Amino acid sequence: MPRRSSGRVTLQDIAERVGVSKVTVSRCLREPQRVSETVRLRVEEAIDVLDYIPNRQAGALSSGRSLSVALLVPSISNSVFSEVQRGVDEGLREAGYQVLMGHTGYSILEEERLIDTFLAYGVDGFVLSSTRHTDYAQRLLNRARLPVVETMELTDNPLDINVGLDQRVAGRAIGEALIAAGYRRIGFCGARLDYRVQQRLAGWEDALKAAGLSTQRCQTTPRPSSYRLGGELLSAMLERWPDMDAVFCCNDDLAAGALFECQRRRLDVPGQLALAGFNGLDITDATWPTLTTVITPRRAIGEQAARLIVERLQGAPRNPSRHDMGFEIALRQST
Amino acid sequence: MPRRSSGRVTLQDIAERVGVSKVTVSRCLREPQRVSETVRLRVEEAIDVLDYIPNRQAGALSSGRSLSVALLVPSISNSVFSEVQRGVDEGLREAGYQVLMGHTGYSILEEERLIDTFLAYGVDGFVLSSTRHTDYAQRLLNRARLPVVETMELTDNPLDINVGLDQRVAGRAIGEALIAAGYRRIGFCGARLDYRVQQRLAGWEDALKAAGLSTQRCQTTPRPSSYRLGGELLSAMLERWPDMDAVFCCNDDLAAGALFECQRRRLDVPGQLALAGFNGLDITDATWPTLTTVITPRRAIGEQAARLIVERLQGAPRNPSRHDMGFEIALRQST
DNA sequence: TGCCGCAATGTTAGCGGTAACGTTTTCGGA
DNA sequence: TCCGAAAACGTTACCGCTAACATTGCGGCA
Repeated sequence: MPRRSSGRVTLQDIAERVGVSKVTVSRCLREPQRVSETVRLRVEEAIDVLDYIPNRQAGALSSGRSLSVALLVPSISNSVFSEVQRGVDEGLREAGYQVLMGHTGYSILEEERLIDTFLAYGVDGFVLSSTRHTDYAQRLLNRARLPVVETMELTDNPLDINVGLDQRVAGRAIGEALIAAGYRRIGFCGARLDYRVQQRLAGWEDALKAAGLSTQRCQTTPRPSSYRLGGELLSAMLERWPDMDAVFCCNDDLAAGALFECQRRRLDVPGQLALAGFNGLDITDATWPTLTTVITPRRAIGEQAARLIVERLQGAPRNPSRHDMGFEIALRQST
Repeated sequence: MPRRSSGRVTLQDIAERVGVSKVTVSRCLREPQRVSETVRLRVEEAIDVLDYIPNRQAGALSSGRSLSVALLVPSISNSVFSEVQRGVDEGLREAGYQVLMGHTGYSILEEERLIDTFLAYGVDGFVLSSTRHTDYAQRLLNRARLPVVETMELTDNPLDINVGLDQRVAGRAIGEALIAAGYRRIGFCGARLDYRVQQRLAGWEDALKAAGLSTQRCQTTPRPSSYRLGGELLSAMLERWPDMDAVFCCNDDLAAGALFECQRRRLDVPGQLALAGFNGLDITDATWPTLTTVITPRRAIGEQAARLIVERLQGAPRNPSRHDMGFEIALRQST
């Protein structure tokens, strides 16, 4: 019994209308210069009239290339990653690839699940937002032999390509900047202690220890970061360490929340307490006072990731590499 | 000449290892209860050992269903839509569908391009973030006969399913709330005048006109919304209309930016100027003073959209419908 | 014993494209 | 005029999976 066709317009329909074989129609789309102009024009007209939309699934199945790349980010509501995504998206789209996005909710198990899913969709490559994965995920990625970019942080053992910045060095740099500004009783507050936050914390400790300062003023929680949490953490810290003169918040959300809490308490920033954040989100440059922060090159990371993965997709050989995109300290009114 | 196989493990490999036909293996995955337990266990073991990952493209091509749904949002950096996405994602994943996300950059032309792209990917349905589309996009959607949910705003002529809230009524409600609170010289500031913002503006005018108040204090710009822009718009308004006693900002970003500008100018909020936003983002409940806003049920919209589209995917007949999800005015410290 | 019905599995024929190779047409130059 | 190569187009055989139908085997019952 013949299978009922989907009803969609196919290459065959175009071919019949024009009076050529479907291979010729296919060529018109993929290598138009190899088809005579007369035929090409008639095919284009037919495509237009019939509203033909190529079936990518069929194409991918046949050619083994789906022209799509998976981008996995921890969270979509966190604007840190939306800049990365923009860079990736733009770079890949230019090269003719479609980005398929997934979010892991900061869970490597969920990442594993998504890698599995997107492999089933036949993506041609992966852009990941971390260097830490489950063993099974690593095995899947290695077996698939696809280009993989791990972004955001740096690692000594990249799966393939690694583009990011040294979170620990950045944490240390902001710590040193606070010390240089004259602060001595510097606290750290962190939420959702993922690997990157832990690195920043380690960097902060490096800086304080190197200066002979105490690293005890450290308040952390596994809860997800938010403005309100920034206020809560700050309150807790002020209670435990009333003498604290500066706080490095592990990200800008917490820093902004802490700032709002200071305003609520009529605590002068930076007069009574200095605040610093991390990432350089828009809000840090909009509040009053503006917030000192570490500006991370998220857009550039995304663009670079796209560039490198496109190279690989176009045939460049696998060659593990690490790209340090650096960072920038923005000293603003809050310190 | 035989085509080189992709090297991936296929159903056939599993079948050979177990000693059954590949259809049986396929059935193990899709309708396990129709396969004997002995065979099923052996198949599952083989799948495990060989790290088999089904090829969804092939499955979709053969069955005509891809088990994926496209979700188009205007912007991924705007957290307004990330809540919607979360709702959609959760609901659809539960039902076994994968969400493919795209962002239109607030452009209906880009939306059209994405609809085309995702049709080529064979998605089984669409969730859109607007009720306004290009003619061609509408034609594509109608011809494809797929379930479509238009979200965020309401329309009298839904393409299929419509889930949202009445932006104009919400704009009017916040205007009325400001009037009820005693304000009389109320301004409006808006950025990126998309359809929804225009509706909110119209609602604001409705309220003011109904109360016999002037609607002249209206500052708008097509530029994209941001915290900084909120400050700039407020500055411009204060210059033009120094007597203004309240401002309804078309969204929370602008409202927060305006608040920061007030702090910079040492303008007391709400003493000298009242501020109201729109959407109910986290930040409105974190600033000092907290911001009055219209809380929109974005998560619920996403969940409802998912529920309805799943119904349709599972066979419910096409039946244009409109679902008003309402809104809530949150009167906070800024008014 | 023979027949029926159902559960378990197999066979066949695609889905809509594309790689690889084959055939025909065109055309310039010896 | 004829040859040969390149341009233009066609044929075939899949990619990996599934719908629809076909077959097999077994237990139960008259």
